[in-house]
This record gives sequence, structure tokens and C-alpha cells, in this order.
Amino acid sequence: MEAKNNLKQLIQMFSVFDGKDLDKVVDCFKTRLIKKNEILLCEGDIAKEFYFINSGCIRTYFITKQGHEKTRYLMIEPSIGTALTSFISQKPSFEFIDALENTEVLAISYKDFYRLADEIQAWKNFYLKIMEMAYSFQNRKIESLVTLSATERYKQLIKENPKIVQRVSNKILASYLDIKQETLSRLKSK
Amino acid sequence: MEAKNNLKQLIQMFSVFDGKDLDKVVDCFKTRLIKKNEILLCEGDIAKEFYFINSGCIRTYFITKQGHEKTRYLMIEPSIGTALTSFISQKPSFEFIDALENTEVLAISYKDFYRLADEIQAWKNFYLKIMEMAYSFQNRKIESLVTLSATERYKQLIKENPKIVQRVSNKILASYLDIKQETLSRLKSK
DNA sequence: GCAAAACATTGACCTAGGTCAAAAAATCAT
DNA sequence: ATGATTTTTTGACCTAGGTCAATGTTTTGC
Repeated sequence: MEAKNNLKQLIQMFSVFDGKDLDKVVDCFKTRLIKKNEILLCEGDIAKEFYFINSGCIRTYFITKQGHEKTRYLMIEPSIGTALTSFISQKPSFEFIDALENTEVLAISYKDFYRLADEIQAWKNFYLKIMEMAYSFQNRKIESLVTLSATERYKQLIKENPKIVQRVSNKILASYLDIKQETLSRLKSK
Repeated sequence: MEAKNNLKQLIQMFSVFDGKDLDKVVDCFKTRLIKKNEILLCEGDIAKEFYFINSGCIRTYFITKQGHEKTRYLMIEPSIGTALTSFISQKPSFEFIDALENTEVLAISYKDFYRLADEIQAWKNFYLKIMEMAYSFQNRKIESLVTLSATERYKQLIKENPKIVQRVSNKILASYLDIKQETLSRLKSK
């Protein structure tokens, strides 16, 4: 109940809904409780759900040919996301989604997500906002990868997402920053 | 005339239009002829136009604090794009847009672009497709940055975009691949 | 056609971050 | 509470790519 109110609040930050449409949207979301280390999506599966994180932490990551984990997104409450490329294309994902903490999400299926986009203009606008924000996020990520040193990326993360730094292990943080955990250890102690 | 037919063809690859709506959309695009090295957008300006490249080549790039150019997008005909972050947000861009060759574009203003999105569902769907494709492109870019060596990135570019490699100088290619031109020279001769 | 400018290549040297291993610290499961 | 496992830190060593300078090649503008 509380989770659905949180979801309503987040949605309305990005798109103007009338009450009935918003209820209709929110009713399509189902509560999921996920245990720490549980995998929501395996590589090779199709991402059939989109998530609102009501509490906890989930991440998307992939594994390189050399066997290195690269963390793509870290999401703590309140936020939204999924393995977006697979969700959009409905093709097998090369990303995993897992939970770094016990996590409560509200999940909406691909079918409902797109059906609502056809039926409710405000939801389609919301979806556009999601894509715009995701695009801008990727832009900043690329800019930081090509212009900042490892130390600078770490400092930037501390400044912009202190909560994430507190809650996530150094191993995971390092894989999110595109550095090795030995390197993160060293630059933390400078 | 020919350009507008090319634009119609490209649009219809991504979204289903009826004839009248498509004409209405295409009528909002104006022809622009741009000379090689002409700057379409300066850092600090707001991106007020979205482009269809009918012939030629344009790129978006930014300059780091150290004064290095980093090329973000290379677009040869037929393609679409702009400095998307600034276009979406209507805030000053940190990217430049310039022409690497004499180029003919069809340009649509921000106002028309969004007005059409309100009036014509197929255009809004088209815009969604643009965002989805842009997002996927960024994803692949990030993946290549964090998993491939300089040589591998170069080889991937040759394989996936041979036309671009032929038409764009090594200096620009290097800045697109996030390597220095000395490095590109060296790995080309291996 | 020619000088200037820009692009490309090559040489020599340097360093940020990776790799591998070992040790220490923290967390987990019983 | 304790042993096992995982995470983190530290040490020593290595290398891909950067930096700077010089030279060669190609393109541009007059």
C-alpha cells in the first residue's frame, strides 16, 4: 500500500496524470520480494518486467569474455529500471539483474507497460521521460569514462551518490567504476 | 524534393504513418546546406534543431578540460541526430556539432518536433524509437569502452562502419575511438 | 604551382592501472 | 563462538596507451 503511494509519487514527478489513469497504471504493478543475492534476470533471458524499487538495492551487470563483472546500473530506493535494452527489444539480455540487499520492488510486465503506453498518453510521456533520463545518464557515464581518471571517477561517485557508496561493497563499486578492486583500495587510501 | 523522399523513407522504417500525417511532418523540415568545417552548434548554445542528414557527414564532439576533442557521434547519410541531451532539455550544450564534409541536412525545430509529438501519434512513436536506438547505441559504446582494447575498438569500427572509416580523417576517428592519433597510427600498421 | 597548414607516422620515454599473490579483516553459516 | 568464505588491502611487477618531439605526407589557399 505504502509502496504504491511511493510509486505514484515518483511517476508524478515526471508526468502529469489524472487520478483514474494513475490508479490504472499503479494497479498493473505487483509486489515482489527479492532476497539478497537472488538473480532477477540471467544472461540470455528476456527482460519481461520493469521495476520500481521501493526498498533495497538491485544492480544490472554483465560479464566480459575474460570473466570480469562490469556493473552497469546500481539502483537503490526510490528508483526505476530494468535491463532496458532487452526490455525494449524483447531479445535475450546479455545483462544480469541481481539484488545486493533484500529488496522490495513493484514490477510491471512488458505487455502491461506497452499496453498502457497505447491507452494512456501520460504513461507514454512518462516512458519518454524514462528514455530521455536513461540516455542522459549514459551520456554522463561515457563522458566520465573518457575524461576522468580512476580517482576522479571515484570522487565523482562519492559526491553524486554517497548513499550508494555507503551501501554497496567495494568490489561492486569498483566494477561500476570500471576499475579493479585493488585499484579502488589503493586510491581510497590516498 | 529528393531529400524529402529520403526522409520519408527513413521515418517509415521506424513508425507507421498515414500519408497526410507524413506530409505534415516532412513539411516541417527545412533544407540546410552546410560547408565543410562549418559549426552547426557551439558549446554553450542550446540545440534547437534536429537533423536528417541527406548527404555529407556531421559529428558531435566535446572538448575536455585538457583541451582534447572527444567525438561522440559520426553521422553520414542517411541518418538522423543532433546534440540530443541539449535538444531534449533545451539547456546549453557542452557538445559542438560540425560538418566534416559539405553536407545537406533537413532540419526541424524543437518547437515543431514537440508540437508534432503532441498532434501525431506516429511521430511520438517515431521519437520513442529514436530514444530507444540512441540508448542502445550508448550501451554498445560503453560496453566497447570498458571491455575492448584500442585495437579491438578499431577493428570493430572497421567491421561495423567501413564507410565512416573511409570518409573520416584518422585524427577524428581516433577521437571517436577514445585513443590518440599516434596510437591509431601505430595499431593500424600492426 | 607553391608555400603554409594540417594530418599522419615514428621514436623514445613515462605512468595509470592491471595482474598475481599473499596477508589481513570482515562477514556468513552453523 | 568458531571455522569457512568472502572481501579488502598491500606488495611487487608489468604493459597498453599517453606524451612530446621530430619527420614525412597530404591537403588547402592563394
